[in-house]
Amino acid sequence: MNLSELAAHLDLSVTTVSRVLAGSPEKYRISEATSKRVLEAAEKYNAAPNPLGSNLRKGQTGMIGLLVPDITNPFFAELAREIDRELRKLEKTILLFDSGEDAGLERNLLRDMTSRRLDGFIIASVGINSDELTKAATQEQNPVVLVDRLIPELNVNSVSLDNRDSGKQAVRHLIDKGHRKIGVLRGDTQTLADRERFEGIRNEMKKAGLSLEASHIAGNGYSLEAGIEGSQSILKADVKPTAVITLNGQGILALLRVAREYQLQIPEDISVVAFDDQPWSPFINPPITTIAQPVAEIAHEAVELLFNGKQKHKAVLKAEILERVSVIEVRDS
Amino acid sequence: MNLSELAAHLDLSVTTVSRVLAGSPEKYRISEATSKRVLEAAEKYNAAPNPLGSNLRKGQTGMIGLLVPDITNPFFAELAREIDRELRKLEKTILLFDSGEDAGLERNLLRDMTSRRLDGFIIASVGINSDELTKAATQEQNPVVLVDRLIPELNVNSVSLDNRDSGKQAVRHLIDKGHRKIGVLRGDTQTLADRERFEGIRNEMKKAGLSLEASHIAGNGYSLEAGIEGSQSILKADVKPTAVITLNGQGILALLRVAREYQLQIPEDISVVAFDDQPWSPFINPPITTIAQPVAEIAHEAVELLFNGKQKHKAVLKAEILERVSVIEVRDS
DNA sequence: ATGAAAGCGCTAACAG
DNA sequence: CTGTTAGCGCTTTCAT
Repeated sequence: MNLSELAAHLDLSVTTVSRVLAGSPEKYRISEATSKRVLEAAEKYNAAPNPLGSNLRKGQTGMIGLLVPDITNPFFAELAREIDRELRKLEKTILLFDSGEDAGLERNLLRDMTSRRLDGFIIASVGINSDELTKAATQEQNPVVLVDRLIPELNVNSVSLDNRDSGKQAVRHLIDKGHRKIGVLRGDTQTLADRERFEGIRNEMKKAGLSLEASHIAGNGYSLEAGIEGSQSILKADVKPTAVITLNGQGILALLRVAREYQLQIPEDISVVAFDDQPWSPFINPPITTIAQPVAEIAHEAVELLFNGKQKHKAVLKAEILERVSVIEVRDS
Repeated sequence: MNLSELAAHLDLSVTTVSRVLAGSPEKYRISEATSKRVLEAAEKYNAAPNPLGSNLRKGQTGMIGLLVPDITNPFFAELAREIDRELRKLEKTILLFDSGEDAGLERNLLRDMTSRRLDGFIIASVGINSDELTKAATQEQNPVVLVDRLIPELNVNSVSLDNRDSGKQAVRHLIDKGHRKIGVLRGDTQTLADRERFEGIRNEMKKAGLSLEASHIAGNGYSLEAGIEGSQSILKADVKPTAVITLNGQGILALLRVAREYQLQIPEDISVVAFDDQPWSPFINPPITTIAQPVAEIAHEAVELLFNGKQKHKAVLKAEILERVSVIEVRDS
């Protein structure tokens, strides 16, 4: 039952009913008596304001659009959950868009998403710029926050990881354990995150007087196939690295499979540090040392920025290394 | 820019503009000329119908509510992605609600979800009935499909796994490999899915003249802690089973950890069949034999049922066993 | 303390 | 082939 029907039943105006149900009866000095009458009748007839009406009237929807490259990627699933929790506090809900790491689909979704009148957008793009993305990000209409996969040219509010530092943490750990020949399995090299992580690694190695062999660098793309190919090329290099850093979630899976195929034991034959902690990282054999993103914090910052945001604020958070047993100490290599 | 502004610019009626932009100009015999004029101007001024208006007018939103117990669970993440794909074809979008396996939160979300005027609901509840769930499921207002976690008392459209059969498949495989002492790590025993899987297992064992030792059955709840406790009690039974079936996603993680703790090798010391195939199942060491749900099919059926649904149809799909190397052949046990 | 009226932006029925 | 009119259900302004 809608408000006007309820109002008719009670012989009141829609206005009054609306005011009571909006939860601000005293603001309009509605009498205790009517207020109570309305509330009880609403309960009895299961009546509530139809949000379609108020959405139109208020020009708000109580929804924000969340675009992710792959909800199946635990990082984004967790991000979605945390954002959802933050939004609940504001009585808002997530409208979900999953591009499946497909830049073409992403453009369509972006168009669809921006055409609905949502209260804001949180965008983790595939990481490659497009007209649609630029448009979505720079229109003043709705607040936008870019997350995780940033675009250098797009100067808008964003939350991301200090990727350089996290790359540094990964190598630092390996160097401390005596590794000198370190391989890197990259993800999509077009992506800022990947490039920054890689740079962080390279710089730190250089500082330590080490060099990154060309044959120890591989991988291009987020797909599993790309990861497998990359892992193979690294693990069959003439001079094998003693440790490998994988720069994205699929990477570690691929490396695990190829290591098995080549009968290489982790960590005895090859040490591993993997980017993005996953729910299973601590449980498998051996438990994997990972670089974990502060997902809850990212979600919190994103929502915060979206609604209370200063202009052009770029939050940059630190990753944390979770030491488990996939890295072994090594002497003279 | 909205339609009436655009109409004013073009000196046309909103109606005409609306008809052109709705994509059915010939249906109303709009002239080529005006049609073109409208389209071009719309492009130029970046004008499009405001969905808030049409939502109200049409009483439709182009959104369906998806409630899941945990978007972080790969099964539900994949389900969400597949549902999203199906919905795209219908130009609809997912409004996401994540209860975090929390029955209390679920009730709130259910209330929130049903109060918005969505085009339908796909509900994977925590698996325990509540007033809110019953109400949401039985109101004629919007189409509803229950998925995965069914409620026996709720006689509504649903899509689920043939859980009994899938339990049977799991034991059958183990029995065929010579196992006679089989353990079961259960999830939430209040849940229909868990009970059915368990029954399927027990029946098949009985048929084979085997019995299920009380000390080989454990676990209660979807949490990791519950899984660990359960795994411990099974793996330190006086007479250890030679194989264990885990009935839910967390279960295998817990079992893996405890096996490692107890220095039990998989599959040499203990064979494992795990419910719910996960992205990492084939990649870890050893690759795990799993019972996989046909997620894409579930999503397809759910959306199909939601919009073209016959009344009271309960789709039941078969699981598939994915043989990998976590089960070893065993002689006289 | 309450109500009347206007209007958010759209689409569908009816009219020509 | 196009336009006029009405109304979806709500909230807000103004009035009393």
